[in-house]
This record gives sequence, structure tokens and C-alpha cells, in this order.
Amino acid sequence: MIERHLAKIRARHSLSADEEQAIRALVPPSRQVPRNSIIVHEGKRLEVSTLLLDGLLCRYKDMPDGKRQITQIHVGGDFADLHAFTLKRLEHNIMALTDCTLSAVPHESIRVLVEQQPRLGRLYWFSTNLDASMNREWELSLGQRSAAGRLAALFCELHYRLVMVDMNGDSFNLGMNQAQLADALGMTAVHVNRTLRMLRDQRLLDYHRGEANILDLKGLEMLAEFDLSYLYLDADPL
Amino acid sequence: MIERHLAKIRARHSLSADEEQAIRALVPPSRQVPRNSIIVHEGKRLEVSTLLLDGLLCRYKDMPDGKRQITQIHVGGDFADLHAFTLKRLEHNIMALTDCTLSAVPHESIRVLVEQQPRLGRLYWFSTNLDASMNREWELSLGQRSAAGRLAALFCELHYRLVMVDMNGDSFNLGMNQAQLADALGMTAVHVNRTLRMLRDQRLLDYHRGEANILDLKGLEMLAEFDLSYLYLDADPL
DNA sequence: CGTAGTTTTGAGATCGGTCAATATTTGTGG
DNA sequence: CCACAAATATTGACCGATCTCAAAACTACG
Repeated sequence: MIERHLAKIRARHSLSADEEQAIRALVPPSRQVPRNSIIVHEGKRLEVSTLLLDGLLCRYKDMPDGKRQITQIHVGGDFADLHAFTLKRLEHNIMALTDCTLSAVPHESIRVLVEQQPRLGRLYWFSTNLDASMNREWELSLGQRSAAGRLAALFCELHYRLVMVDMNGDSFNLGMNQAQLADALGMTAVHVNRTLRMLRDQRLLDYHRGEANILDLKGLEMLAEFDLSYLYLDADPL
Repeated sequence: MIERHLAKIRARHSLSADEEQAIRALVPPSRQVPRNSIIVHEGKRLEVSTLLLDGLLCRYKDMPDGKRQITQIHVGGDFADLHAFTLKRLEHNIMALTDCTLSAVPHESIRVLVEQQPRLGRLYWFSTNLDASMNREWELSLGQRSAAGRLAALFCELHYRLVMVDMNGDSFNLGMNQAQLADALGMTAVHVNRTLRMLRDQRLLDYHRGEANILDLKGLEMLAEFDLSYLYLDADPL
């Protein structure tokens, strides 16, 4: 299952046999968690980072008055909180959107790995910087795109991220209800519902109880003015 | 002038004399650039990262139809594009908001430094992860806060970031006109104007032609439901 | 002192929010 | 397998925060 993690790295950078071996050795046996489990609690000290082998996770921040913003979604192959290696505590929560298979990698192992294999250190640093790039793209989405554009951009992003790790990017279970989509896109569940219907009527996207079906990727990209470059699929050698 | 950079690091982590020396040795002589200069162009390959010694910068993304989102603001002491050390090309531009003093640090120097001093490597990795935390907070702001809340949150953040590097956080020149504030906050210049007047009438903030005057920090924090923790001022040892 | 950039203000439009009712689906115990 | 409860989705009517367009006032600066 670690194959997806390797695929994600290989989508951007080469990996020597030696490096691949070191990564495989890094990852302890996995465990399962059910949908809606909270994997990481805001503010709690972390000694491990969670590699997501299968399933979907999200990161989210809550406000005192109950408002919630989902700041990122993770797919199989992602290190969900590698940034905790340096931050030690996170200012957000992480929750399973679907049943998930996880592996908890001790920070101590990561420290040793990046010291012994500096190039892998740069690759993992790259990985957290790539997450940040997605955060910036979501800022763009939240600040500048219409409701329909935000929805379209989200599904375009997920499409490419899933394809990259050899999953079906056209039809997948996102495990999010409309209220959760609303929390990710800075809108209300009611308006998500109406906008989803609009996208369905236009034969762009069909979303039914967590099951996403991309009907017209190019149409969604046009609607979102989607520009792939923020996913760094053409990364330079490190 | 590198003192601000050291102060920013010291606000979160200890620094040995040896480490401080290594950082000082890293930074080449500075240069000046005028207000509104574009420091980094989207997509261009970078061999150096820019340390901002004095002045204000912003990162922004443009859309084909002319919409623009400012995704982050940098103050003196910040490494404005340290993430380019691993990304090599950036998906956004970086522009000087005020006249700036910059130092261009070669990626090759950074590579040598982090290999020879792994702890400094973790500190700089932390620094890019801290930037990402601010991006997530801006996502929260753009997605969940009202226009007034977004404005308030921005000035609260700038206050603390400036104080941390021994600058005046109550009264400072941000160098942004109302249209630029609008691009940062996902609203229109007209509405920025009206909201600014509201904050002035409520004696919370006075903003006049780029000059910010925080009149009531606690009031702004309450309005924004501001929570400092995302700035990681109480970081754990690395 | 003229001109360009910026800020301010007004009137009207609209996107998305709010509230509330209804319908549908899913899960559970018997 | 059914009956019910809980969660989720859908729809309608109305509201309001923010946008749009346009004009006027101010400011900076060569």
C-alpha cells in the first residue's frame, strides 16, 4: 500500500533503489480507522506523523462560534501531517472522511532519515511545500472564485491528485456530505446543494451522497479557470 | 539588518552561537529594490531564495480573467521564498509593497548549511511550515470571516508579526492601497473602503493611505475571533 | 497646476445566506 | 424484513452582505 506514496513522489522526482528502500523501511505496519475518526487533535503534542495509505482525510480549523473551515483534503499516498515533524503541535484537527489505512511514522525515524539521506530530506521538505501550494490555491479559490468555480476547482484538483497515485480520478468516493463540502468551500450547505444541481444540469459533475462522478473535466476546468501548475507535476530535480 | 531574521527565529527556538554564526555567514550583501518591484515571477526557475531584511512584500496569484489573490504578506526578517529551495519554480509572483532591502541566498549555500547543520535544516523547514500555517489561517479568514472580521484578522496578524521582530506593531506603513487590501481579503476596493470607515468609526483601526494605526487591538481580536496559536510563538524545541 | 492614481460616496443589482418545511436515505433494534 | 429514528438532501420564500457601475473628491507629484 505504500506504493501510492512512492507513486506520489515519483510523479515529481526520481527515486533511487536505495532511497526507495529507505522509505519502505521508514513506514511501520499500518492500522485502520473508521470514517469520522479524529486522527489529530489541535494543540496536542505529536511524536509521529501520519502517512495515509488508503482512504481520504481532511484538515480543518474550528472557530469559537462554531464556524469551520476545511483547509485541505488528503488522498492515499499523502503524508497528512508531515509538517508536525517541525511544528510538533498543529493548529488544526485531522479527521478521516472515509475508513482509512494509516501508518504512524515516528519523528525520530524521520530525523534520522533526513540526516542520513539529505536528498530524501529535501524531497519531504518539498512535500510540505507542495501542501502549502495547495493551501495558496484554496486561498485563491475562496477569495476569487464563484461558488460554482470553487466546486469545480475542488474536483479538478482531486481528479489530478487521484490519477497521480493510480486511482480513478473520474469516479470516486469523497466521503463528504454537502455540509462538509460547504465547510471546505466557504459556503452554506444549502447553496452547495443548489450549485451541485446546477453542475449536474450542465452535465459537468454528478455528486450523490459522497460519490463523485466527473462528467466533463474540461468543462469543469474552464468553469474554474483551473491551472494545474500549482500541483508541480513538472517539478525540477532536487 | 539580519538581526530581524535572527529575532524571528529566536521568537520560537533557541540558537547557539555556532548556529547564529552559520546563519550570518549564509547571507550575502543586501540590495535595495523600490516599491512595486516584482521580485519573483511565477514559473521562473530560481537558484536563490530572498531574505527580506527591511520593508514589506506580498505573494500573489493572478487569474486569466484578471482577478488577483494576495496569498501572503512578508515583513522584515522573513525568508520570502524559502519554499523555492525545494520547489525551484513558484506558482505565484512576489512583489515589493514598500521599498525593500533584500539579500539573495543561493540555494547551494542553503543545501550545504542544512546538510552540515541538520538542526538549522529543521528550523528552516519549520519556517516554511509556519508560512503554510498562515496560509491556512487565511483560508479560514476568506472562507468564514465577514469583511470586517477579515480586515481585523489581517491587522492582528501583522501586529504580532511586527512586534516579534522588534518593530512597532501599533503603527506601521503597510504600503497597500485599498485595492490591494481588497485583493488580499477577497473583496472589492469599494467594500474595503466602507469597512475601513466602519472600523475607524468604532475606534478599532485607522488606515489612511497605507499608514495603519491600530487603535484597539483587543477590539480587533474580538471582532476577528483571533486566535494567536497559528503563529506558533510557543513552538516546541527542535 | 495639471494629471494620474486613489479614495469616497450613492444607487441599484445579485450572489449567496437564512429560516423553515418536506423528502429522501441510512442505520438500528426487534 | 419491518418500523422507526436520525442524518442528509432538497426546495421555497425572503433577506442582506457585498458587488457593480458611475461620479465626485481628494492627494501626490512632475
